[in-house]
Amino acid sequence: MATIHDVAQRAGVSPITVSRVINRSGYASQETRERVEAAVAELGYVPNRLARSLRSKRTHTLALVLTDITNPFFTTVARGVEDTASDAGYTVIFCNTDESENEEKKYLQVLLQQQVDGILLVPARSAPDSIDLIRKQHTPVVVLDRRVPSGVEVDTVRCENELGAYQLVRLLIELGHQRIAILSGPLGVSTAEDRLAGYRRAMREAGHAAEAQLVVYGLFNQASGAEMMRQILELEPRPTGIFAANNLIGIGALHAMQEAGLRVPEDMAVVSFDDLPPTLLTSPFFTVAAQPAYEMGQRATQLLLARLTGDASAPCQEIILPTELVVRQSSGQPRG
Amino acid sequence: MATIHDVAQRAGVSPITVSRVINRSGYASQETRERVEAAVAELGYVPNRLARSLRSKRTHTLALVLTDITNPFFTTVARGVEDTASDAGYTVIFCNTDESENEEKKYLQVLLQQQVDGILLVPARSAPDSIDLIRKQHTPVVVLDRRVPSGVEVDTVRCENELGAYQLVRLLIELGHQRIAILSGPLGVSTAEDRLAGYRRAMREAGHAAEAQLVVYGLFNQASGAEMMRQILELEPRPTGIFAANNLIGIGALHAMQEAGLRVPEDMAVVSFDDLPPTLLTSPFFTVAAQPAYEMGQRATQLLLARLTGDASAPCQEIILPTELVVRQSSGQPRG
DNA sequence: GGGCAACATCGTGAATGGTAGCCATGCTAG
DNA sequence: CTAGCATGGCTACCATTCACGATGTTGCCC
Repeated sequence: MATIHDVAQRAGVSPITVSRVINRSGYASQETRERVEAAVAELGYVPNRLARSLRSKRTHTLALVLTDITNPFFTTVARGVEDTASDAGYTVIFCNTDESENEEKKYLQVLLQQQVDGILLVPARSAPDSIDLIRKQHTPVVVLDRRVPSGVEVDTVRCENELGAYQLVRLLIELGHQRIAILSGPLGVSTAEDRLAGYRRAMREAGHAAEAQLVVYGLFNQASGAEMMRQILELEPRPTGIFAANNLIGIGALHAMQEAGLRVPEDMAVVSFDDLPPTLLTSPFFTVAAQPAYEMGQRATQLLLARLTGDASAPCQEIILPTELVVRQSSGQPRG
Repeated sequence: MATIHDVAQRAGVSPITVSRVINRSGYASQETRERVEAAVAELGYVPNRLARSLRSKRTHTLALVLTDITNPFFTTVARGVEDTASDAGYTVIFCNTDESENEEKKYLQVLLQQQVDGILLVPARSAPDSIDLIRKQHTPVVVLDRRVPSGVEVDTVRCENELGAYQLVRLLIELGHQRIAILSGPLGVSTAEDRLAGYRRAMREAGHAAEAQLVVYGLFNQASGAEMMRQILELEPRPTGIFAANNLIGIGALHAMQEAGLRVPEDMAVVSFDDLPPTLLTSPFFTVAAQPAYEMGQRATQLLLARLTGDASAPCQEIILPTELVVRQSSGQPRG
């Protein structure tokens, strides 16, 4: 492996001059530049970023720590992050925590050791601990998708979860449903909690009783969605409307209903948080509160890059993006 | 930022001893170990991997260069890679090339500068150039999903594309279809070429004429699938069977057919390469040749790790995994 | 034309944080 | 008494860039 010294020797200059030519920093005469470039080409020299970063204290690498990249919502977020970062000359490392605090800690440790310039975090649970860990290394961090406990000062990009959920449940109510169940995400995850709050507000405002058995908790995935739905199907009388707290839960619920021989929306109406990208669907079916996933990734990355290049001490921002109510078949027609 | 020297000073030992305690290499007495660990905790010391890697020439980082992470096939491959790499203590960097040779070169340059230990590559086009580039830095590489020109020696993991395509088209023929169109991927991409070859073999064996207009070329995405399908719908008489060369093309084709008021499979039968993960589908519909995506990621990573830890000079392997024919509604009933 | 500021061009030496290689010492066991 | 293990320090080195300085050149003013 050729080093900068080899190039310097071949070009008859000092290593620092080679460095200046490569990085276009400082001065270099036309002739020197050409000699250096020739030497680089002849030796097939590839600069060593480790050494460069060690000295310059900049790795030009960001990290995106999320719960599950196979969830299309996060896949889209990830594209938003990558495109934005890439344009600014940054590389991105992705990590899946599977909602485990432990995995999150482990990954953060590794990322900090790698000296990433900044971290985008979708916190699994106890965000404050993780933020502390990151802050101790003076690494900028932006929290994505989820809320942090009040009092914790950190840049955040997320959606109007409470309102989006409220609108979805409100829609079911306007269609004439009274017994509406929620298949919620895990307790302790802010998006799950906020969506539950939106559900409760809509139900309360409509004067519907708060039945504890209509609220089921599970994980943000398809298997759990099916499991929760099976539980709901045991109830007597059955609810007529279902609010799935995310896209995968919605799909799982649908599977469970198909198993039980129920038709949607004729037998039961379903609404769900998160849209699926049209590129993946044969025919869009779910009535949803769609989050601007790509934009979330974009905005969060912009915020992070601003911290890196600008003043690190500016007051923290909390960007809250709107969701869009998209009505399709799964919510059905008004009930008689 | 505390360095290993700070920890050493605090613990009253030399830096190398701290290093030994942290990496569990060499000897350290119980008492020394405890003093060091206490100092590490007190100072919140985080080892600098850049420095470590610079010296040890190992970054414990792999790179996965693929064309589009939003394609669920690649998302699943990526999970297979990440899980396997993570278990072995490696971090993975993902890069999207969007089928562009240029993007691929740019990313490879950066990755080599980062001194990644190994690269998993889904080559956009001219694999040999990229492989040369990587090999020049003595970095191990495994090619995933796609074939390289014969004569190029490199580890490969891919599927039986020709056979999978053959079986799909054969199925349509057995169902009584005679005019079958193929919505192919880009020329120059081996998976597209092999699937086209499978289509041709099935048609030839059945004695069906090789009509040039039944073969359309496009990109491996949904927009292109819809576009190709619109072209096919212009034909007189229309084909009765469609073979989509990948999942996204299939979805795009379906959209175009819905636009045109056609029903699948009643008006036209459709088969497609690549399955969509059941966690994403409300009701699986497509008849497909399913690739073991997760396993592909896994096997490729194992191969790469073997190169890293074992003999780098072992003969190259070519692992070819079978596809599975999954018959669902989209291919329809036998035609009268 | 002398003086001087400002810029252009490049090099020297040290520093970045950690570990490989080698060596020194003490202790135990045969 | 010596081999060999347990323990841990010293020195150099990894590849690059920062801080600073040296030298030459240009332009401008009086």
